[in-house]
Amino acid sequence: MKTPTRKDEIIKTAAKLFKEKGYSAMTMRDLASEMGIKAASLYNHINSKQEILKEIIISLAEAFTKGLQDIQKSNLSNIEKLQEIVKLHVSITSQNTYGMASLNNDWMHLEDNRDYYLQLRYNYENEFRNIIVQGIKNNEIVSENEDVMLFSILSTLRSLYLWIPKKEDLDPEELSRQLSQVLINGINKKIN
Amino acid sequence: MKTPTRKDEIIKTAAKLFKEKGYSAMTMRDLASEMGIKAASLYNHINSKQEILKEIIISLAEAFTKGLQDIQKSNLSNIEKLQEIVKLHVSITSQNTYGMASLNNDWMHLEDNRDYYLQLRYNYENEFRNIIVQGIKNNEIVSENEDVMLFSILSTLRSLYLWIPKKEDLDPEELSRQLSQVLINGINKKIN
DNA sequence: GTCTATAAGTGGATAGAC
DNA sequence: GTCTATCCACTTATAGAC
Repeated sequence: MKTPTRKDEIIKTAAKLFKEKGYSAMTMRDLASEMGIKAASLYNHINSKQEILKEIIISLAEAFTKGLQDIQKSNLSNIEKLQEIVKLHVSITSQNTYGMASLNNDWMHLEDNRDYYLQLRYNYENEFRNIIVQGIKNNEIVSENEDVMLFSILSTLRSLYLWIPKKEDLDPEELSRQLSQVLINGINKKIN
Repeated sequence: MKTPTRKDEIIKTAAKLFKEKGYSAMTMRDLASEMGIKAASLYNHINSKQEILKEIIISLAEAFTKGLQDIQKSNLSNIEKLQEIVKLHVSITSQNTYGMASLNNDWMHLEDNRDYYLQLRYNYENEFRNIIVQGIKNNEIVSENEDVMLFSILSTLRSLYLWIPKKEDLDPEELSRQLSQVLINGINKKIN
């Protein structure tokens, strides 16, 4: 836990404002004002507004890629892998709800790193889909359309940043358990 | 089916660009260029950029409110009501994927109508939660945390606009059935 | 590390001709 | 209904003093 640099503080504050207004609507004056300094002073620590966005998004995207790779290396069943993916999203999102807003909503404003981000996201979705496909083959998962299942689970996990801040009383372990229960076993009482 | 006015065409084109770049990043010059005219000419048909956003978002928010009220008036079981809500989202989103992007991502840029929008959304979520709570009481729905179930289903439905355009081959009826299956019954094969 | 001053460009919107 | 010309507030970013 090294003490955060001024640059770290700027990025953290920017992420908060990006969540509230989006990348384009947040001005460097807004950011400076929130930091208690003038806009020009920001440039002693960062090179551009674009650099801030890149730092926020790429570090998160790489964390998800790394997390999924670790899960793939395990010997878990496919259902258990999905449970680990839920934990991964809850964990990363709990630590950085502001940054997750940018990852979801502002990636299209990336300039130099847009293609790299899209590649990471594309690969992530493919790895995720593979787990579902293998689960179907293995008779662990119902044989519905795999894209509908992928989309459904991933949409919920990607939206966590909107919801976690409102539930500060809930600990990540318990939230992960409940989410896995709902996403994997459904809400229908029927036979259970 | 009345023929669309020039104003309708402008709003439709704006919604498309709002989806690509967001409200703040889309300029009136972008919009005019996409329409094949000059920016100044837009103002012969609309009063402001803000008015365009309001028309897109408020009409959609009111359509959801109306749709849910109709479902509430029915004598369906709570599980069946959830299935109808899935159909409602698939139906509205299929007809206006561009507008749904603004509803989800640009509502914070509403000026005069922001509070009205938030009220509609708040009421919608409460009605939705009530159906889940009644379902739990009636032994139709598992007794997990109702907010986790609400959040999970609603996140998926609100993200449909990102996904429906990529699946033009799938008809709304079939998509609704598959979504209901996944969201309500889960993906776990277990006892089934 | 923060400031003032300012450059250089872009934004939404209006006036008035055709 | 669309155009050209224009207003002016606001944007990111830099230069140089303290």
